[in-house]
Amino acid sequence: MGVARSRGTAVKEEAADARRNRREHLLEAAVELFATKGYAATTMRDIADASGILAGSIYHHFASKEAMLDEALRDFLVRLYERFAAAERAGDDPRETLSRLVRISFLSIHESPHAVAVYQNETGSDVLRKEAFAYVTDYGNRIEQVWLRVLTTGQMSGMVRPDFDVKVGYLFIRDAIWSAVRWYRPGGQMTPENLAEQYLGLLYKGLD
Amino acid sequence: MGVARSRGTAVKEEAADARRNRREHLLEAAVELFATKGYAATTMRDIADASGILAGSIYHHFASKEAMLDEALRDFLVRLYERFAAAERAGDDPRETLSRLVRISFLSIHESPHAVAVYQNETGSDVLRKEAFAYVTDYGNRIEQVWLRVLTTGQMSGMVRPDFDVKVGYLFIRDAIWSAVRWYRPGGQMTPENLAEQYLGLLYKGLD
Amino acid sequence: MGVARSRGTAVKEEAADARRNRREHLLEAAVELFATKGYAATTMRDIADASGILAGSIYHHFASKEAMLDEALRDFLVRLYERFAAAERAGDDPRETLSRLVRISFLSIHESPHAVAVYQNETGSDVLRKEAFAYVTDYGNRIEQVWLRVLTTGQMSGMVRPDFDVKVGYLFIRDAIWSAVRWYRPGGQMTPENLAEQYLGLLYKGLD
Amino acid sequence: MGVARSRGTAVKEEAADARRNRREHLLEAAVELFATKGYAATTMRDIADASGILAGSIYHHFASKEAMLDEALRDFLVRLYERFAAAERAGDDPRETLSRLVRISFLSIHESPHAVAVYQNETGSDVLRKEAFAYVTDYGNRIEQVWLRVLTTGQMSGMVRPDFDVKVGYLFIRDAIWSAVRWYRPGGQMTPENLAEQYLGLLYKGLD
DNA sequence: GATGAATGAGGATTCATTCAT
DNA sequence: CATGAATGAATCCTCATTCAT
Repeated sequence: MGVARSRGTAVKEEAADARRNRREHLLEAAVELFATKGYAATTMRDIADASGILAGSIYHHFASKEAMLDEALRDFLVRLYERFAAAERAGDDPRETLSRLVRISFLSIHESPHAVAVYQNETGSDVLRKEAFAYVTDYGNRIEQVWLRVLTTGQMSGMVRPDFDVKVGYLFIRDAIWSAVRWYRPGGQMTPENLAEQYLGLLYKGLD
Repeated sequence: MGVARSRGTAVKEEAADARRNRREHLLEAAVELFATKGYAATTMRDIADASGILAGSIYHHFASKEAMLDEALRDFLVRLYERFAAAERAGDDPRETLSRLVRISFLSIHESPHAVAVYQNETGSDVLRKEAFAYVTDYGNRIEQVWLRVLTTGQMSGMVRPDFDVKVGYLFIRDAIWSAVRWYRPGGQMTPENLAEQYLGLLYKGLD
Repeated sequence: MGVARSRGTAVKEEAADARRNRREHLLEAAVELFATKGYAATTMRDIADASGILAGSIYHHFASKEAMLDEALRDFLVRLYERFAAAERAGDDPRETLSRLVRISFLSIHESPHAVAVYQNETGSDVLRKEAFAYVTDYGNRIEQVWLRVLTTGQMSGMVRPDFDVKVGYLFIRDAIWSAVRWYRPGGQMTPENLAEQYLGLLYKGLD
Repeated sequence: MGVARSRGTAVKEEAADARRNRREHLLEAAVELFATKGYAATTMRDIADASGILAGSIYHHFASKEAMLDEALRDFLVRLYERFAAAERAGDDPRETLSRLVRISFLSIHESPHAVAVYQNETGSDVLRKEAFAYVTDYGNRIEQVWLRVLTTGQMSGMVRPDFDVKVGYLFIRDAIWSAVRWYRPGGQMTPENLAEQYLGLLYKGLD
């Protein structure tokens, strides 16, 4: 600061930036394609074409197609879990916590629609059954535990009616929320906050 | 019973059965694999292995991999739409009709889990975008119209609260129901009727 | 003769006729397809479809696809060679003999256009290079010898100008004649006799 | 000569050459095989074997087997038609023009025997009936028109006898010339000029 | 004699990946 | 770092042929 950086350093940083950008661009292109066409149906050439380089050159930035999937999923899941854990730690009453989980979920869809779609669509596919992707199921389970704890606590404290089946109810809730990635379009009229309010309305008040 | 069939007749019927069975078995194996691994990721060899014949032999029964997908989806969609149309024609009050749609849906998941999963997972995939599969979108739209009509009528007749957003609400409902195919296991403790009641409870009463 | 044949015999003969007919029909269908689509591109199913039976059933009449080709080519070549040999034996003056060869050729095209086309098109193909088809080249050579003898004799007797290159000239003549199979349509306005006259005119008088 | 090129330049040019050569070599190998065995009977493996690479690698240079056929035929037909059109434009007397057409034809056989053979043999085959190859028939027709115009003009100007049937005569001439590709061997004793003279002799003077 | 199911050997094409330049 | 050529395994599909019924 205040001191002029040598030209060499600037050049090097620009280069580093370019490299980082290329990498990021590649990963974004890949995830978007994975989300749109499916992981297996996306070819390295698809990714390369979308990024203006040749397929072989991708291997200078990523070890394999799998590595791209891994990086995208891991980033997304880690971030999501951290937000869920923070919401739970905040320790408000269960109803408030539940609302937060819903809002976090729709916000994640808004921020990372492609990663969410890939996670949704590839669950159960051949790739994710590989040992290297065990962490995906792992994070999925941890996130599920948060939901179940909140719902159970809510039921014990009387905020949720006793005849509500927590385990099955959770699945209905989870699926309704995450499936929104299939039709929600960031930048459209709906904000993620709107969506969350709509869904919470359905959840608390029902249809009538 | 009591009347002995001639041996020749019995043999012929067995042969006809075997033929029918082989075809059906092949189709069932295919759809299950399509549902589990995805259509594109399923190879003719996978299907053949699951049926104890060689991959090339499948082509005696089906013209192509696509033809197998077509037959499975068409059967499923036609049956589903007919049930929906019948429910709507029955003309009960909207709330009762809505309940029927929910019950029909869970029953369909129970009866044809694999077809439902394929329909869910492949929507938007390359295969279904082909002209030959235009009817899939078509039936999808017709089914969507039934839901929207019932919800709208319900809202006009005061059975659904006025601040319920029909279009978005429909999507939440649809996704929650059909996504159950991912975790519902026919033959487990849950019956499709149970499931429908659980979901209708959530829908009408909300959480509390 | 004069004695009524028993019913059983008549039935047997009808059956024998049916069998012969089926065989002949199959062979005709096969040769037409070989001529039109090429031997390799013609499938047993093509032949079966054209004959109203199933592909597997052909093997009750012919040992293999190759056997069908063999029978068709052999019949044709034997007949053609016999006619050529007879024309040469007739021993007229070379010019008359040459005219006969030309007429025989166009007549053969008229009678067996498909066999001619197959012979033309498959010469040099993989099938005909097999040992089993050595006789094809053989007959081809014998037929060539007839042409060359007639032309040489004609040149020695002064009926053909001395600067005519017999070997090359023969090839031009042969090709012009047999290639007519590609555009000549039996049953059209042109008779094989017309064609022969047209070509002989070109051959003896030239263009002017 | 005398000016040393830098090593780098030389290396680059060699590389460019290698690339061009590989593609050209592949196409040449392909066309030769198409001519010899027939398009359908030629496998990508045949082509690859003849070029010392694996079958899959061909797809780096050509989009498909069909694309190879297309490139070879198009190049040949365009060049041939241009030469014919130029000969006609030259506007000499019909006899001279006719002689030129004959010489151009034998020269084309000499230069591109394989392309000529493919054009001859595949006319009427399944591949060439595809929409993508409509231009082949197109060029064929244009070339035919040139021949017919020249012959008709020649007949009107009295250089061709009045009883010569132009339409049929053209077919005899065309077939005699182009069929030569089956037996003419470039590099043998016969030059294309010889061949043209021989054929023109037969055409103008006849046999005697 | 015909049927229809099955075989097994290809054939064109695709694609993740490697590597010399 | 990027290129582009090459690999080799895998995929869908075709087809001559066999054989039990």
